Order: sequence, then C-alpha cells, then structure tokens
Amino acid sequence: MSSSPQTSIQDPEQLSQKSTNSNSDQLEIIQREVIALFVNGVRVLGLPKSIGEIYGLLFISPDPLALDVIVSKLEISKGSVSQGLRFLRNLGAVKPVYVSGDRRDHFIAVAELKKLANGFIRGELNPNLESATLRLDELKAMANNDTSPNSDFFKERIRRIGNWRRRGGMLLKIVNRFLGRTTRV
Amino acid sequence: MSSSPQTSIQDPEQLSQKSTNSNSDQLEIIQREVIALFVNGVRVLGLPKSIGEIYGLLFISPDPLALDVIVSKLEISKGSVSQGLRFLRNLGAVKPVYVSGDRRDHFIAVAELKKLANGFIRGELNPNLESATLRLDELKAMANNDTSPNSDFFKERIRRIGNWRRRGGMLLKIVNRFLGRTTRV
DNA sequence: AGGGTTGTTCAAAAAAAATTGAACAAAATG
DNA sequence: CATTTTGTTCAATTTTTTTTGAACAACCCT
Repeated sequence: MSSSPQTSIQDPEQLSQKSTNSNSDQLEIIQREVIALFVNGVRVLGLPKSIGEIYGLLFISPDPLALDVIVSKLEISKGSVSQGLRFLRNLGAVKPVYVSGDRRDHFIAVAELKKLANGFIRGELNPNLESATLRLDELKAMANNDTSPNSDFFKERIRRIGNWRRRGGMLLKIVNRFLGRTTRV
Repeated sequence: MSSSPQTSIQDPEQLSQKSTNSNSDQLEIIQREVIALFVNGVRVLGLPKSIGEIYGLLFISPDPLALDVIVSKLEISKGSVSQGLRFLRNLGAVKPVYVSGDRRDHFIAVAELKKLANGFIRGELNPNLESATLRLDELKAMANNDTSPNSDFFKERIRRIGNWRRRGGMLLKIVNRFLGRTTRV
C-alpha cells in the first residue's frame, strides 16, 4: 500500500464542530485490517461483531483508549461500546488502566493467550458445562424410573453423554495446562 | 417374490392416515429431554436449534429414521430437516444406513466423540484457521511496508497473532490425540 | 449547589440468522 | 408414460440477536 500520511482528508464532515470523526480518530489501514481479523475471529466463538471490533481496536492501539474515543474511532454507538467493554472486562480480555490527568476510564487489551482462553472457558464454557451436568443428572434419574421397552437403550445413551461431558472437562484442563496453568477448571 | 414389508425393523407407522402426528411419532419424555440437552449443546458450538434437534433425535432413537419421520416427530419443516441432515452428514455426525424394503434414506447418529470432534474441527474450525492464516500473511507484508511511527508496535502485535494461531493449531492436534487419533489436522 | 462530563441502561429499530413451504427435480412404481 | 414418492432448493417469512440512541444516574470540579 502507498504510505499516505495521516493528514489525508477523505471526510468533508470533519470540518463541522461536533464531527463524529476528528482527525486523530482516523484508523490506519493496518489497524482496520487487524480489527477485521478479530471480527472474524470472535464470530467463531459466537460473539457479536462489536466485541471483535472493540477488542481488536484495543489490541492494535499503542495507548489505552477511553470509551468515547473507541466510539468515534469505530463509529459505533456509545451503548454498544459500553456493553462490549463490560463483557470484555468480565471475560478478562480487557482491563482498565489509570491515565494521569484524565477523568475517563481507559482500557487496554489483555494480550496473553492463556488469560484470554481461561476467561472464555470460565465465562462462556463452564456455565454451560455445569447446567448440562445438572440436566444430565435429572435424566439419569428419569431413565432409571423408565419402564419402556427402550429403557436400556436410553440408559446406554445417557451414560454415553456423561462420558462426553467427563472427557470435555478433561480436555479443558489439558488446554489450560498447555497454555500455561493459571486457572482451575 | 414380493418383497414383503414384514421384515421391517420398526413398528408400522402408516396405520393411521397422513396426520402430522400419528401415534408412533409421539416422543417419550426422556427423548424430549435428551433432545433439549442437545439443542443447548449445539448452541455453544454456534449451530442452530434444528441441528441440535435432528442430531438429538437420531441419537436417542433406537432405529434409523427417514427424513419424513424426523419431520413429523420434531414437527419442523421438511426444508429444515433436509438442510440439517446435509449439514450433519457433511460433518460426519450422522450417516445414512440401508433399511431393507424401504425406498427412503434412513439415518443414524454417529455417537463417537472423536468422530464428532474431528468432523467439527475439519468442517467448522479449520476453514476459519486457514482463512485467518492467509489474511495474516497479508498483514505481515503490510506491516513491513509501513512507515508510520507505530510500525514497530504493529509488527509486534501481528507477530503475536501469528503465535496464537500456531498454538491454536497445536491445540487442535492435542485434542485429536486425546480423543483418539483418527484424523489429521 | 449548579453545570459539565462520563458512563449505564433499556426500549425500540435494524440487522442477521433460521425456518418455512411451495415449486421443482429425480427416481421408482405400476 | 403418467403417477406417486422422496428429497432439494431458495425466496419469503419469522425469530433471534445486535445495535442504536435518548434518558438518566453518578461523579467531578469549581
């Protein structure tokens, strides 16, 4: 790509006072591309685009960013950014840092794979595993009271699901160990 | 000789008229519960409800089922079942079996965790990993041509994403090995 | 206290994804 | 070869999810 300086003006709206897009909000092409990569990445995890945009922007920004800066750089709504940051903070994918002389909260991306994975496992995967465990126990009880001719087949199948769950849990532990042991499953 | 239907494994379904819900389409409570469990399960994987219903039904059915039987048992549209079965077949989560004396295709659930996981990795995860790899290479090139003051920072970050990808690939291999080595990543 | 800034919440709008169903194709049947 | 049976396709519809934006709460600073 041609190395065009940041000063190039593409957006005439920039001149008006309350413009959504001041000069310093311009993203570099590389930044845009990295963000696009993250947007795709989070889709695999079943997360919305805005989450990928926010994390991606923070990941590829040299300095901590405040909420309203994220809003104007990404040109998405304040509500989305607020919710997205909360989600990412809960996952431990983003953390607030103090910036002297500025009242606003500033955020940086947590960029250690093991922390990201652990956060995702804890926040998204484990809750599901646990609720499945509960349901499964009810199912076992049901199957034991069952008198249909298929009862034995049902029991075998339910046992098998239990096996899957057990192996799933082990797998999470293995993943943890592989990425550097930080969290317990 | 007349190929008599007496050899059929399952009970006669067509005693009553074409009701959407003949007697034998009734699901047992246990079956409903297992299906609900799978519907929840596939949501974690980012797959639609109907996929979970179809796989769940086959998983908890003692005999192979034909498309229109699935339709009437689950009370969802023929289109959904057709698409769902194709998807599951592509993933290797379901396979057709021959049922003598019946023209229709019949399906059973593939119930080995390692096969399911491998199918999912091959069909859903790997394509994404590969397209990310491509994009990432473009990004590396871009970063090398970059002259902005942040260029070094960008390079470091892009290198880091490359690291993640590498470790992700290794992890898939580990998962494979853990579940019993059947497929190559 | 008053005025400005920062950030959250949530109902409504928009966008995205899944499902339906009717038209169609292919193959078997008679 | 006309009819029935089986299964696919895809435009239209429905459902679900995401995003927006305006109201508001909380805080900060004189």
